[in-house]
Amino acid sequence: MSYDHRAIEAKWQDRWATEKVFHAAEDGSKPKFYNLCMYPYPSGVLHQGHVRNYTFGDLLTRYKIMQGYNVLSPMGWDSFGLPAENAAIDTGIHPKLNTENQITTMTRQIKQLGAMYDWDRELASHHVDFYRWDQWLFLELYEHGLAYKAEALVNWCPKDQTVLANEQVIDGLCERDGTPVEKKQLSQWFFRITEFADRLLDSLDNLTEWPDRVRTMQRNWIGRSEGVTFTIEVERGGSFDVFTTRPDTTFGMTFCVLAPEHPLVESLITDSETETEAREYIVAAGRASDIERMAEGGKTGVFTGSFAINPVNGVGVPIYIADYVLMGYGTGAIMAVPGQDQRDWEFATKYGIDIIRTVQPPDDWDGEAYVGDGITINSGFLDGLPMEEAKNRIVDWLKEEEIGEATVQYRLHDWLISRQRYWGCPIPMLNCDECGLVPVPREDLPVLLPHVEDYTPKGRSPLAAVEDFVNTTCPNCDGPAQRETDTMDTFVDSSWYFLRYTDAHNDDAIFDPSKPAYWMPIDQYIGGVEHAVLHLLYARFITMFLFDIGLSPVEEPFTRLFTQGMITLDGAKMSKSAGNVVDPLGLFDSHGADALRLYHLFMGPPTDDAAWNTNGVEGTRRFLERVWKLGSAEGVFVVREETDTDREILAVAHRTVRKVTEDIDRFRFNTAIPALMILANELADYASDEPLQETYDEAVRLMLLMLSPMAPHVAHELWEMRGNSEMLALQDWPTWDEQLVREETVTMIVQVNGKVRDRVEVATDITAEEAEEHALSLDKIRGWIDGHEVRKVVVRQPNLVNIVIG
RNA sequence: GCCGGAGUGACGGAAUAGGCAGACGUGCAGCACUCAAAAUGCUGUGUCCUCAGUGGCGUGUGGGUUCGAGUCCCACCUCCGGCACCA
Repeated sequence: MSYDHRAIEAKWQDRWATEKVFHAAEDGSKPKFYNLCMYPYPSGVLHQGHVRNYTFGDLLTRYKIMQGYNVLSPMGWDSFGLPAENAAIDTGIHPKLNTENQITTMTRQIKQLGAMYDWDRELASHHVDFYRWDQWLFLELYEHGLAYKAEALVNWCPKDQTVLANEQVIDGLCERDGTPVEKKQLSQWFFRITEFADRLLDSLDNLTEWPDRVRTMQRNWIGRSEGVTFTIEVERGGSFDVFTTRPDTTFGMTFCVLAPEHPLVESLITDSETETEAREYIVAAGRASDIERMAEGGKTGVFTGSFAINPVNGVGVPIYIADYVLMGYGTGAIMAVPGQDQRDWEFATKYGIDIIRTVQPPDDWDGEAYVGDGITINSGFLDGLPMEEAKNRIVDWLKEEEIGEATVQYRLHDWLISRQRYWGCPIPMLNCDECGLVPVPREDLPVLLPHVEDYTPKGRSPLAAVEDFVNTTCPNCDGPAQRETDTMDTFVDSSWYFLRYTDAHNDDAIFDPSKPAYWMPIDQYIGGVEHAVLHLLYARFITMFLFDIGLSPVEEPFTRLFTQGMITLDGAKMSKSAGNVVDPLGLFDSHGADALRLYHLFMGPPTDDAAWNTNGVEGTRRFLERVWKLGSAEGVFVVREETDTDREILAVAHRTVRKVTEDIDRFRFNTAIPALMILANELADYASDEPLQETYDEAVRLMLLMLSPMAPHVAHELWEMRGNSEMLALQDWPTWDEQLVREETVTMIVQVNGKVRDRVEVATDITAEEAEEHALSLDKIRGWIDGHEVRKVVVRQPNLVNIVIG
């Protein structure tokens, strides 16, 4: 290898850091650009996903600086969370020590990539000067009625004796040991994100620079559904509410279903002939995992022994308990209309319940439930109406009768933020024997996470065992009180950390609003698509809240979102658990960070998953060797008049500038690299045949400027070697000369009946008449058309002429 | 099941306001340099017709629109991702 990547990379990483090239400060004289990669969990090992992410981010940081923007590109650590605690349980290393060691390691590794950040703004969510503002934020939410405590079913691993976060439950099993997860009722803290459901949904329309896929996923996650809620009386007394989006089918209700957890169930089954069976069913349903509930064998349920009265026609219908109705959605009870609902159809056929069609299916309908639009039948005063009109009519009727009204349901639930875990931010609340729930006064913040030595799961937060922590006095009455021992979901940290970067060391406030007023919104946010819903939705919610209380200047934090694809190897996601990891550190050593960066840019569309092939890194290294040779060689130059060849190589360089600029702006790095490769190849050809020094130097200059954000170490070294005293990173991004870029001639293809039969160089400004005449005069073409009738000639000058013959 | 996205050489992938399919890279083969190897450079590399050519075929499958389709339309197949009994 002709250049020593280890020496060059170390040299320039040091120069960039000591000269603070990437230090960001507010500056009204330049347009700002806030460029952010999602902050990582400090696993201690840099993997290819990080490399890809930070390569894209760093490219953009360097590119935007060269374009004259004042760029903020910070880095920090999502350093609270379960892996550290799990590691502590397994290895006995304290989470704090473990985490800080891993941050040290990863910081070094990120610096080895040559990715540059304003490290002065570094933050870590496990630092008290960060998480105290989590607590402050919690209190703000609490005081605005957006944080509340309620009973909820949580995931419980009976083996580990611990609560699991949703993301730790994989297909109904505990991710740690594969134990089937159970549901347990516990008192939990929530953030009232549902209050923002409509805003979060409507505002998605404005996020035009987000991938449609992510917006669609958020829309589905919020799951807004318009319908009707109405009350159904029970024959033996009592009533329950149901939600439906198809009130037009109410005449087709032939049974009702309550979720097993529905509060009315107890009174319905008491003393009924199916009481024993029903009780057994309820117990079994409570124990069953989600997968078991959905398992094959179809829907299950049990008759309560009670009947409900259909309000539209007074008909009594049986009430069932079935676990296909979820307590967590709508009212936990439904009117079942098997004629128009496939789930109800399946249940009805299994239990021999009547089916009444209330929408006329098409003549050729041979399916089961018909869910499409059609004329209403068997429905009294609704007969003959199409679906929408029937809906409107019945809603009016339900309102007149005062038994129902139009309502909206969401699939989005309030955000459960309690974690019965140690390694997180303590929730700043107290339980006073006299006063009940009491928030910790702001002046008493932070509530410090105490040092704990024993994480052995005992079915409650490890903090509950720390008596010094738990026992305190009530700020209201000075009586004895106990601290909340749950910690917060780490998604709380990540829902506002990007605002903290704008004022990372503020000890008096979460941040001074003037700082985000300058930097926000984030112009470009880059990360994995796995965060499409949770993190990106929570961050939007919290930013909206901070906007409402006057702290954030924007409602939407992320103007432009880019989601990168995964790295795969042998068809599987590259991951430690899949055992197919190609360690980037080894490649830094063997091929250099620049070659690895270029490979990540080159390997495929940034949005797509990309299949790893180490030979590809060989390829980009070879390209850099060629660049090195072009940049460092003592050329054999001649003195002569400028010719077309000289002008052409400059034209190629300028066209490359145009192509690379456009490609970077569209995040098409995988086509920008080939353009540079072609330039290097052409330049090598040019150099081998009596080049002019001035022309050659100019082409190399442009090439190095373009490589600066992509392969910064090699580009900087060559730039310096070529006698430039000012650092490459601080140069202006090159522009192209329109005059030079313009092509004088172009290859015109000539087709006969749509097949290419000849190609010919023509002037770019050739007229249609000239093009046609020229095409028809070509020898090859005449051979094809002689003896045939020319029926038509299609001319798209200067690119193509198509001659249609009979 | 529903909603997205994608099917192009041995491989990663280029090419869409419809106009040269396979850029660039990898791999492979041959040649040069070398005692030899590595490195480097050059040449070739979709496929069929034994060689050639003004040749045939070719972008998941089958149709269609068009002078012209990888690109647009219809039907289908396969793969990937998301949601998953949400009433």
